[in-house]
Amino acid sequence: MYQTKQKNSIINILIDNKDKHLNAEEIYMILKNNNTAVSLATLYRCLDKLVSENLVRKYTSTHLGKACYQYIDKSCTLHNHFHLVCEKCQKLIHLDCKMIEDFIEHIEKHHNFKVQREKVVYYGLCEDCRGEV
Amino acid sequence: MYQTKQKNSIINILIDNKDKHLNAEEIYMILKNNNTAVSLATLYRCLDKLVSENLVRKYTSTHLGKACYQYIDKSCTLHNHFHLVCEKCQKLIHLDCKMIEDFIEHIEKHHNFKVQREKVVYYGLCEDCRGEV
DNA sequence: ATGAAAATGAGAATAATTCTCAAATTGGAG
DNA sequence: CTCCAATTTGAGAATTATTCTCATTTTCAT
Repeated sequence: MYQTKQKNSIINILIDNKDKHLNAEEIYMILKNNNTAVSLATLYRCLDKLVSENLVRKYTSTHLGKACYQYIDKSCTLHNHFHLVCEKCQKLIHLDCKMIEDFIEHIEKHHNFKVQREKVVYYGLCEDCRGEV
Repeated sequence: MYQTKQKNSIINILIDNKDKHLNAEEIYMILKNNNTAVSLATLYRCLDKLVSENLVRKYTSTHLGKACYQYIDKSCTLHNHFHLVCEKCQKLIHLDCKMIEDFIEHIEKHHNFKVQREKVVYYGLCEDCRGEV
């Protein structure tokens, strides 16, 4: 509610890293290196608030021990924009695909379940890691 | 590797609760009430092993603080079987739907990403909770 | 029956996150 | 600008799920 420099710093970092999944520790270190250090308590409090305001998305998976956060810019809120996460290299892949939206609409219509689109994440192996193993 | 009564008890509980997502604490309490108590260390160790043997699936989500476990019976490993989880009542819904498999195949073919099908879970609101709010 | 390998239990350790509370900051009202 | 109530912050303690340690027990092939 009140403007504070801590909050602004946190948001700015998330905006600068729109394409990445940053965890709390990484954000904490970036802030520190920027000479805009913020306490962990404040960082978590602020992230929670941003998430509840729908400005930031929070990810957790079985594999990642810690939660990751990402600024939601307009392109990410489009109906046909979703995410893939590589379980090997942890890369985040943005995917624009009309089929997904069709499919989600199918679940909603025919299986009577309202899907939270922002939480749709597919885990697996990306192009690069697929071959290696 | 070795058969033990602890392992058997744990598996049996998971099988008895195929339709549910149980977390470690719940399993622990059921074991206790069955007079087949197992230490938490053993419980977690055993669950991990079952997961790595692909007999049990582990779920984590942003909303659930703790991991949940579920026995994978054959019907769950079919290619067109997936899960929905209601964020309000935490209900687990099994979904057989050909469209999902088509869609996943599309991601694999056209977006070059190997999807881990067992990890596909859609979060949202179920039929019952949808109206309420 | 024996013994090496594996599993167990108790409790300590870890790690991410949340809580507590006193002190500092914010921004609207006067 | 000044004052003040409401909000936010920071430091460190607390919490919580899970993992680790290690001495003891169990398993099962021989």
